[in-house]
Amino acid sequence: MSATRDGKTAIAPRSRSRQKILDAALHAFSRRGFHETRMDDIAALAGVAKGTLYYNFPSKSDLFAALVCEGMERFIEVLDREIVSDLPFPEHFRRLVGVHIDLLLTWRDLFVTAANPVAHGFDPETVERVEAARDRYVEYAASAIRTGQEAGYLRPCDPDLVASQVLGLFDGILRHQRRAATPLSRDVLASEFHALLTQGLLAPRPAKGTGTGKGTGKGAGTGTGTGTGTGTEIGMGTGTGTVV
Amino acid sequence: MSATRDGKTAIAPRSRSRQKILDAALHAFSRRGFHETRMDDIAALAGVAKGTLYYNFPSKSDLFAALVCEGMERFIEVLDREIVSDLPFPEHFRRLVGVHIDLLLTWRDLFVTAANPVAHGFDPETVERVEAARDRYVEYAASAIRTGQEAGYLRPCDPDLVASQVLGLFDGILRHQRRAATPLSRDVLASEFHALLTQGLLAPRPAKGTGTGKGTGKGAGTGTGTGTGTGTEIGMGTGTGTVV
Amino acid sequence: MSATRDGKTAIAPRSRSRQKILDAALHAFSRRGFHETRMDDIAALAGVAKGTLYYNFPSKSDLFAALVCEGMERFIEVLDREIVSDLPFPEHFRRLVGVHIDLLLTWRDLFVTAANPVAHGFDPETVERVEAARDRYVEYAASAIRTGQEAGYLRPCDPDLVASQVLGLFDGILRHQRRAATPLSRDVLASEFHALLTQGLLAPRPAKGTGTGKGTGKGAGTGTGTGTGTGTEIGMGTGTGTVV
Amino acid sequence: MSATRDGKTAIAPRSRSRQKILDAALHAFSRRGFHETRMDDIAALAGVAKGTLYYNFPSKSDLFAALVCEGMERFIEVLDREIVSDLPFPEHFRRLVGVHIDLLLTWRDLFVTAANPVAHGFDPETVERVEAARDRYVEYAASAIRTGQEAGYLRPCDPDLVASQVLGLFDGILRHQRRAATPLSRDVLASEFHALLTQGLLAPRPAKGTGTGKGTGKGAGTGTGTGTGTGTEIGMGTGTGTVV
DNA sequence: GATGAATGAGACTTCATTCAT
DNA sequence: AATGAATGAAGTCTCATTCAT
Repeated sequence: MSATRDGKTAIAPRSRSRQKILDAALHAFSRRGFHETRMDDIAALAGVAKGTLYYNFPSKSDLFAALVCEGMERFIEVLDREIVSDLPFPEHFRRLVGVHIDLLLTWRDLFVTAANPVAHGFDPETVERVEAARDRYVEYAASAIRTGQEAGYLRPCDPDLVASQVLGLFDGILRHQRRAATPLSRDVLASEFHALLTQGLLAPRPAKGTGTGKGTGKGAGTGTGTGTGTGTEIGMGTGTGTVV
Repeated sequence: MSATRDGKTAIAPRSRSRQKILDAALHAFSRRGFHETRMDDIAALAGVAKGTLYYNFPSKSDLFAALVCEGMERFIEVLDREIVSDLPFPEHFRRLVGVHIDLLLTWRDLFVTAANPVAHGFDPETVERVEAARDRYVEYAASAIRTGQEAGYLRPCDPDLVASQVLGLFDGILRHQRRAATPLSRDVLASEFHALLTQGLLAPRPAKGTGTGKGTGKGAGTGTGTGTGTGTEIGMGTGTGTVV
Repeated sequence: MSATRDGKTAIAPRSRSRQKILDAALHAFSRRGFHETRMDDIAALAGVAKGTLYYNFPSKSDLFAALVCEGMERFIEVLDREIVSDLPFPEHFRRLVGVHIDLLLTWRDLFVTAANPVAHGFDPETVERVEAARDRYVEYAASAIRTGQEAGYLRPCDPDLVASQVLGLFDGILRHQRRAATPLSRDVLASEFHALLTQGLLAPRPAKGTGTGKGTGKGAGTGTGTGTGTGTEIGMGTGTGTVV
Repeated sequence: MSATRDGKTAIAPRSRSRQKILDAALHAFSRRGFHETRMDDIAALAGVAKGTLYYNFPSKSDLFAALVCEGMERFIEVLDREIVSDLPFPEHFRRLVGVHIDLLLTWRDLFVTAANPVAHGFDPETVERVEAARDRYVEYAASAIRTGQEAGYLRPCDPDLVASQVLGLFDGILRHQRRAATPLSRDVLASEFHALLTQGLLAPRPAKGTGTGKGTGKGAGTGTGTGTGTGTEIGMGTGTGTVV
């Protein structure tokens, strides 16, 4: 950010090292985890001496936390940019899901890295910083859910819980890609994710119908009508139309 | 294995220690994570000498892996027992969700402990063993999903992906309980979880219709059936606007 | 040693275990050395429980020392038996060499095991016991050398040094057998050993003489006798040129 | 590697530590053996922190192996320098023996340390490295023996076996010095060693002589004439009267 | 006479961090 | 701004030894 004699804002050499280190750290942490990654590994990967790590970051934990926080920052920035649209809600929602999958696949290292910090054996301060970064997303998502609810697009639910669950879904998706014999394509992931969020898992009601009388029965009869009866019949306890 | 005077087979002394250690280890690992937990801590907690740990388990990693594997084993056993019912599907599914939430809360330590082994920085072998334990659940769940699909209760989807996602949802739920100012009750968790799996997130189409005066039932009927084609026809952009 | 009802001296069961342990220990120690051999290894090899080792020997060091001492005891007993002969000295000496090679090959494990105890990192007491066992052989050999000198068969030399050197030669021979691509046969070993002890390494002086026409005999005769003064007058630099 | 103002290449600081460690390790290992020597001891003796040991050597075994290998390297270098002479063979041989004794006494720690690695209980890899170092000497010596044979100075024998035996003789000599009530002087050791290698152990033929006429008889008569009869009568087969 | 689960002192080793250059 | 040799606290693991059975 320092001004040079030619008037341009030069990327400070410090920043060079700093960025090289962050990149190397992300790569290393996401592959081997925090504890299995050595400062030597990161230094070697970044092509700098070990001392340079400490010149740029006060400690390994700080490097990790900085990585996650800055990463999440940028993640949300991109999300903010991508999210703007004046499509009608259904298209908008579908697009939103697609953007998430794209970002998820792009930043998978970050998500892998930031997942489940409690269990990593960090010092409490670092745990808190990393959790706070995840919280940023959760809050961001919860807020979007609230907006969607207010606009009548989303059904009533606990926005914070659902946002946490969505984060969990991300982990689940990445896990599947990691473990599956044949990872799924971006498009399949997006459509599966979309389907889960819009319909849940149940099949539309079979033709022979458990339904009452006409209305609903008919809708289901055509093999569709996702929205309609679903919640009603199998709802958690009350089994009435007011699902949540 | 020695017979006691009352004719029962005595629990070998070894088993005593072994179980005490596993209990202590679960407690310790789930609270402080693998790396922050010292073998001394576990020994002290189990009330045995440090050497006894190594008499029963070859290494810290092995203890951890044994813990997760045996835990998952028992988790699935319980699941197997609880899952049997001759309720009609909707009730059965509801019960299943409830059983999962109960088990999840009961075994939360195990889930926290086993989540995301890569990120914990285990050695590759241990990562594999822990992942394999999680795979057991994924396979179990995927198989259940397939059965549900064949019976026509569940819509078409990629069972393995969905099973992984469900595992992610568990993590998300536990995370919420950990982070939220006010953790939710078991019943609320269960009903939220159930709702998500059965309805997704969208609000049922508002009564006032999406435009045509003809009413919900019909609207759904003509709604081109999200459920039906999910796995096949839907590219991210191909879906029709009316779906959501 | 306990008398049984049939009047025979039964080999006490204790001795059974004891001997099995000693055999196993010799095998193990000679192959892996003292420190790399675990009490578990010995117990497994002997087919007894670990506690049985301690029932028979107070400690690992004691087991080792007992092994070496009893082994050397028996070695010398055999030597004593084999050594008696009324052959003329040259044949006797040749036979002696052969017997040594045979015993060496038979008891190689013992020699490997007992070699160089200082460097093994024993407690001083054990070092002393093992060294004392080797000393037994050195003294035995030195005494034989003295007898040979008194009888005029062996040249003057420091019997103790030479006996130590002979022990070293044993080590050297075993080392060669261990390392060489093609170990030598017992007979070649014996004849090489014999040649070294009787002739040293030098080639017989070539027939064409050392120069003077007067003949070899005289040259040797005037040669101031290496043999004679060896132990006494010879500083390294004082020897006259003609000796070798 | 940095150039200093006087134009010499400065000794890298690393080398300083490294050499200090090697010196300390030689001292410690040779006195207490490998297993009884603690890394702490070496660090303290070298005046560096324990971590510095591991900064310079990957493990205790490696430090040991490096010590032996580099030591043997230097040993042979010195031998190479010292060995050059244009003396006639007899003097040359005598000098060679003397140089060996000197080096042996100078480097006794190294020899004690490297002796019989099997018996020390090293891991197989380290055993191999140490044995390989000893092999270096054996090969060196065997090659010298071959040259001596080709030049007609040394009698036929198996050069590799003899070289191994010579190494064994070194061990024997050092052992004697360690155990004897009164260690022998350097000169006595040298002359005894020389005598063994040139004459073997047998006394020159007694006066009543197998000898021919005057010459030899006379020589032997004066208590000298080493060479004469020795080989003939007891030689393994080939020996002629003129031993050397 | 024999067992083997349990012990615990102490070893080797790791690796984040420092600091003189 | 960068380096890399040096550090040392702290952890995992080993293994001879014990003792109740």
